[in-house]
Amino acid sequence: MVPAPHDQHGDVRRLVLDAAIAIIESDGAESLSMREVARRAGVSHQAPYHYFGDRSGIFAAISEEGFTFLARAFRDVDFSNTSPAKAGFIAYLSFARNHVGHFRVMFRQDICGVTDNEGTATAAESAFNELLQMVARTIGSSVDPKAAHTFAFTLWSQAHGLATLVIDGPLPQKLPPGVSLEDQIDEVINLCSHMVALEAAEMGLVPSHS
Amino acid sequence: MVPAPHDQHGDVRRLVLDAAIAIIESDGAESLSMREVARRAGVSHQAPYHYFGDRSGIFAAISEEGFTFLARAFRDVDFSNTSPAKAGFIAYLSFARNHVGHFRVMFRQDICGVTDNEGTATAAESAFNELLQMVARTIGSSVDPKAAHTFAFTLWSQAHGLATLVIDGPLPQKLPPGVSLEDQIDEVINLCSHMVALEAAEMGLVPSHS
DNA sequence: CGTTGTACTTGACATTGTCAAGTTGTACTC
DNA sequence: GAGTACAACTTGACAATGTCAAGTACAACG
Repeated sequence: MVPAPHDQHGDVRRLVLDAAIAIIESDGAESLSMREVARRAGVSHQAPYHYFGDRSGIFAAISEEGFTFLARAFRDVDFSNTSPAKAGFIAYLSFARNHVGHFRVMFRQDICGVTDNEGTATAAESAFNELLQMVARTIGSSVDPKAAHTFAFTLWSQAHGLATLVIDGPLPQKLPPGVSLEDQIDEVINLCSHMVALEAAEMGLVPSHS
Repeated sequence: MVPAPHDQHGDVRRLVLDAAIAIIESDGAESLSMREVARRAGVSHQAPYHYFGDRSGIFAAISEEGFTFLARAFRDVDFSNTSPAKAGFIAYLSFARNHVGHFRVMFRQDICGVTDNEGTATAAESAFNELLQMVARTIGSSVDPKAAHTFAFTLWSQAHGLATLVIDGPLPQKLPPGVSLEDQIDEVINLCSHMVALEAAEMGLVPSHS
């Protein structure tokens, strides 16, 4: 095969990564083949190994990038128009839907191991810290850290469950007649946010909002 | 290879299925190899194909069994000591943890396609109906079906998110110091249940409970 | 000029999913 | 009871995959 001319350094790594993300997005993580990735990137079947070591290395790199994106998405949330919780739910879900390839990999300990890879671990850490800040906006920053953690896990669970059921799960197939997926998602997010607001109000820390 | 003597009809199908579930439980769904399954079941590498057609057929069968178990778990919930929502959360999570192999497959449209397989689809349907009944216990049966659906999806999202974050996700690695996984799970479930109870109470349909 | 390192490539091997074509036993008809 | 049909497998083959090993080309440095 004629080696393709690469404009700049690091080009191949990006090409490989993007090809992998595209494959995962369209066919799922199990369908990712190193050789197909290499083919799409226009390189030899061993080039990806040079950058990522092995198959799980590619997943780890995608995961790291995903957590970086997620942290940024949290950081860029505009809280001016809605409650922090609702804004967070919306941000999480649109992150997941806009980066399906990343999302499908990030939370899969079995294929990428967040803890195995240093970069992935710190990226995940910073995303989680952004989440904790969002929690502080919701229930105040004076509650004890354990309670804040529980609140964070709860919000995360809610958002994560919705996202996975929408993206890979059977939720889109189980819509009640006459309800669009988008409407259903909106309603679930509204209900979740409302529950969170009630809880926060009961904790006496935030005036009932939204 | 000497063919193993099988006691009764249908033996092999069960052996194959159990071997597959065990592999998925320990190594994840992507690590499932038809040949390894056959090897563990003590049959030729093509025997599984006789029963399941292809790799996705085995996932569909596991998924079907999983939804059947889930429906039964919902049906057997004891509502006498806790709120319906909390009992449901607990049931969902213990189902997921006791049947990790099934759980890892059931909600993965990409590898088994709930809608593709008739048996899987009806099993999933009956599990969802049990969920709707649980919702009726929580918010009453007089609310309009769309709202009930939204409530069901919301509860499902919450429980599902927690389960996936616990089983495959990074939650066990992110516990605050001095808190055990079990305690953390309990607290998240309590918080979720409490939010649901507040919501139900506000809907004016159920006296504030738990 | 020689060495070292990076960024790849080609080649090889065991393993995989799956198609095709047997083989064996049981059931059921004629 | 011979013949046929079908279920429940088996063995064999093939292309494709992940990955190890061993090149090759080329820049930077001494």
